[in-house]
Amino acid sequence: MNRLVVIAGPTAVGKTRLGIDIALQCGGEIISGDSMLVYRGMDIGTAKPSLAERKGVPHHLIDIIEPGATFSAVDFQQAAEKLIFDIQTRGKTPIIVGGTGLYLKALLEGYTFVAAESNEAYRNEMEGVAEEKGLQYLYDRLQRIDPVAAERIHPNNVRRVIRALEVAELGGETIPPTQVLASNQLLRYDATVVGITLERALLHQRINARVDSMVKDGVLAEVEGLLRRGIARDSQCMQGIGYKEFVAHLEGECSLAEAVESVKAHTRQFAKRQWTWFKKMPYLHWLEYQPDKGYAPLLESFYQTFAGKYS
RNA sequence: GCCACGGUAGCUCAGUCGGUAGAGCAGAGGACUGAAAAUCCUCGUGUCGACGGUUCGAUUCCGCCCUGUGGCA
Repeated sequence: MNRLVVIAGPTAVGKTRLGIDIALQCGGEIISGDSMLVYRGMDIGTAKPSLAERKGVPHHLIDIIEPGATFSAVDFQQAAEKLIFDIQTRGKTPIIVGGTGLYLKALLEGYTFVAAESNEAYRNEMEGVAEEKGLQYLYDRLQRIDPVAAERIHPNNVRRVIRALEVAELGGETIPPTQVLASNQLLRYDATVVGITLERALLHQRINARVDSMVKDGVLAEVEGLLRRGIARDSQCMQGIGYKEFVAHLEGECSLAEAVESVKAHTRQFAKRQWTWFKKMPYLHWLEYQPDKGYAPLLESFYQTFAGKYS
């Protein structure tokens, strides 16, 4: 049987460590399921595992594009599918470690995306239109051209209104309703999907500590370097938490302390959003990490879940 | 010591020409099919600094006190 392991969970719970330990024990390779680790040169702010931390375990989908480039759920899905096949063919176990809910669902549930590709020029143009004529204007336009999509999208949600328009006006398609698309089932792979979780207050402590050490480790210099290289402030990678806030500070819009606080708050909110994605995966087995009991029980309960699946 | 301006939701503040108050942020929950660490939705009762006075009624006016900031001494 072709094994596939997936480790999900909110940011800063310890996914990286578990993934590497499992890889070492079963001869696995890690595939990152994280939208920000793909960027080269964005290491500190993304808490990218260092080479030392990786302990020789091969990692994929990390450092694959330059900052400023774009990457999407579809890119992830295609790349990950190919990697899973390659790794399994070599007789090893692919281990997906990541916190990007859409990426994981798209891969595991085999999302079929519409053909219409993203078109940056179109998006920029529509953003301009939205600013000039208001969101309602774009929404009205969507209601005329694709009323079904309009019904599911909130008028204030510019991003999705524009994507729906892009699909309709450029691709001549419509995005099928979620009820039709979402199976919430492991249609594509027979995987062991595990989600690490942690008492909220403890996760918040870990987040705060992580952000503080990012500052000590020099995120500021990292962000400054990206800006100096001419990476635009509004580019996709600069929207990452730990980047946009420090850019604001470097541009003199807030103090360092304020930027740090806001990175912490945004990371907390992000963790909450991640939880809501994972709660919707019925096939996911939660592993509760209790720091006072140490790390070993976590590994232990993973193997129980894993054995239950494959024995 | 004097003068000025403040003291209102966890934080920053708005407001009530007297009828017990509302935004942003934070927090909680949720959505999500080619930007997803993005984007968006829902949820706001708090001795309106304390004590007195005027008033049918004060957070709002008056007095006094406490306290913060700035200025003058």
